[in-house]
Amino acid sequence: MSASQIDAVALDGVGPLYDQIRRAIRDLILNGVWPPGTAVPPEHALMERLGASRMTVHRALVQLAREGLITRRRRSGTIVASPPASHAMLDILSIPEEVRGLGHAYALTVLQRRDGRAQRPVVSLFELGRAVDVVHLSVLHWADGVPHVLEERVIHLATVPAAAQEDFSTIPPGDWLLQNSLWSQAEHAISAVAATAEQAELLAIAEGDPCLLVERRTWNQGEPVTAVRLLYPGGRHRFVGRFGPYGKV
Amino acid sequence: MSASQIDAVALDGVGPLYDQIRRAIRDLILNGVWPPGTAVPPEHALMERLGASRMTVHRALVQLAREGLITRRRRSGTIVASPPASHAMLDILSIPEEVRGLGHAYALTVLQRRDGRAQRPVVSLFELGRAVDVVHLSVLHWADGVPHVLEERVIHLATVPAAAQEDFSTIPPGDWLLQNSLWSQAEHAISAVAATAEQAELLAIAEGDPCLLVERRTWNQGEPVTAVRLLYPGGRHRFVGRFGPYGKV
DNA sequence: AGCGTTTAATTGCATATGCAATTAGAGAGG
DNA sequence: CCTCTCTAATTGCATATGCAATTAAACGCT
Repeated sequence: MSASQIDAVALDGVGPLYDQIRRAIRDLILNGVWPPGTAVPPEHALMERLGASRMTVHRALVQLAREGLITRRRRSGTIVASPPASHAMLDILSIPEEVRGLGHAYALTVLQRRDGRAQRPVVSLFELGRAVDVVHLSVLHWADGVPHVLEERVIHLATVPAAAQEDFSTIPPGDWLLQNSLWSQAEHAISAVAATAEQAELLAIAEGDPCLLVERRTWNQGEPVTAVRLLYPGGRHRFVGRFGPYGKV
Repeated sequence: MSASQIDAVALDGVGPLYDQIRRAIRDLILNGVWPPGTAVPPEHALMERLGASRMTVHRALVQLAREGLITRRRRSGTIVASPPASHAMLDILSIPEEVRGLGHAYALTVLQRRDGRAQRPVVSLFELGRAVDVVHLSVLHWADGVPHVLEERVIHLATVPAAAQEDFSTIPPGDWLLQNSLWSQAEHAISAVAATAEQAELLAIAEGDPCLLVERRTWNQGEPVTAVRLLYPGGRHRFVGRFGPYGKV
């Protein structure tokens, strides 16, 4: 933990002290100032830096740990946690993991790739005012030789320039992005659509068959990162989640 | 708070004291022993009852408040919170609220009702070994005179006997159940299906059109409460949610 | 170098204390 | 009866203290 890192913790004077500390550290993590794996200063260091008692600092850190943002171990200290790769039904998830979790062998095919200026539909997708450079991919994911899901993806090169050098022949774009980009906000939408003739052929279903369409857009600090449409054959897939009255179980 | 209520708080000796207290009270709430609105004993009373310091009791209660299970107010005390009626995308939700939230007028039609022994498909739906008494309903929900969603529902009479006396002509079964039943666990599944001829006619779409099918099963303490299938015309509906890397935003 | 032992850094937990903020309800006064 | 004031019950917050548990790293021994 360098001096610059601990100096980044700044209180805003609003609300209870423990909550100021909690929010200060939370914001450093959420804004990527302290990326996953970063060592959080030990309690007594924060104590001195912030002029608070150890118990107050402790309270803030315990709460952050409960929220999953940090991991704490006695003696080793506190580090920024890695965001869980996949949550429940609708969070960011890895398609290879999803397929392997079902007990199938995973494979992928890059059907098409176009780099360059985004076309009009992509511009409106991200609600941009102008055309920008993107990578535009179509990928088919297979489970035991059966088409599993058809992915159409756009990656915003201004925020993820490294995407231009990656060919995505072994790692799908979703997984690659989890390792090579940061995101702070995402939006999902689920709907049901009929497969077009082209889609139906790729997914080995009939034209017009119902499909589950998952659309996801991701931003980092307000800048677009990626957008994806995942088309699942309706007959083969369902998303399941379990809940209790007060939230996820 | 009667003596019997405070005596219900029992520690199990496992793990930290504050967490024993937290779990003891949480379980009383989740098991319906302390229904929503019940006064939780004040910190002093729990202190004496449990032989813990006030700060330790406080810590447990603050955490429960953060989890949304209780509501605390100075001087007034602590009461068991009402479970939120609807969460995000996939939690239990009220269809009238959903429709009105979109700015439409809500109406419902009970298409069919059958009370009595559950048919075989219902038995397997709940994974029961035998036929049981149920209410079986088909309800169509309207938004501004346009079919919004088709609901098929089964209510388990052994756990919700009052359902036999309710005609569901003004309040939809989902909303009625939120007020007249307890549930401790639910399972959702989302898939895409093609509308059958009958469904298509009711929803004013074409046969074979893609629909979003939401299936939900609900239990209380392991006993089935209700199961429902909600069929949304695919072209008209999408479920949207927003997330950050560490969870819902 | 390799291996066991000790040390000490760090978090986890519980208690005690004191004061502040909120406000339901009691009491005073009309 | 009504209204205002005051009291006190209850939670909220912060600090100080002490000890326990974990374990990385230093140390010492062969």
